Amino acid sequence: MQKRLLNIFHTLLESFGKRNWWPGETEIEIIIGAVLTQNTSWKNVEKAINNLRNDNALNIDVLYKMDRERLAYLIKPSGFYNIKSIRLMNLINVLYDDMSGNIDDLKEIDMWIIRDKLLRINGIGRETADSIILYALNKPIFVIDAYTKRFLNNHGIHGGNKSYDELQDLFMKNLPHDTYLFNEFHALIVCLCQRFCKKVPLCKGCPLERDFMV
DNA sequence: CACCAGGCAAGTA
DNA sequence: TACTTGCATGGT
Repeated sequence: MQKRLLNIFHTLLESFGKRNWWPGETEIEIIIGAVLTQNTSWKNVEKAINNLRNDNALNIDVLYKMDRERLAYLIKPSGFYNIKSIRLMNLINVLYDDMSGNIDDLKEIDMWIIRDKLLRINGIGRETADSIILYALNKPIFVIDAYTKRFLNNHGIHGGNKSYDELQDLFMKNLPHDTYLFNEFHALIVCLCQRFCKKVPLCKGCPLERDFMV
């Protein structure tokens, strides 16, 4: 399994090149994007983030003081804006009150401790927490999402009824814990699914064609 | 028109 | 534990 996963990774990297994830310049921008992209296409999330940027609101101190209604208005293009404004506020409040809004302090803490802390926040589930840890804090945790499940299922790597944590274990027990590897691998899986793994297991031109014969 | 998009929480059985 | 529903805009 270790070899197979690494083979897949290298094949995808050669086919698609580096993905340069996460799209976002600052840590807080990545964190906000992780919440806004819940069940939402990234294109709509970009519009919402641009609204925040134009309002000079990609900043924990500014967001902390902002009215929830104002935040909801700004993130409207990303959909679910009422519930997402609450979720963002819950997250910002924890970041601000618990650690003075200093992301660098957060990076000093063990990632599993951070994960538990994030998961206790109403509105932050496993995928969102792990995306924040990997892409904003640059710590080696593997993100599982709908694409990853489809990819694993299409390639017969898992049975189909596994939990999030079990699928995460599959990657983390069979790959070196390397932030760059986990970052790039997940981004490449998303890229693969968006281009080839729609519904049928194998589409024309899929770079993993040979993987099926193993 | 229908359906999907880088989820999550709350409710039900 | 496993399944359903609400949340809601924008693209195809």
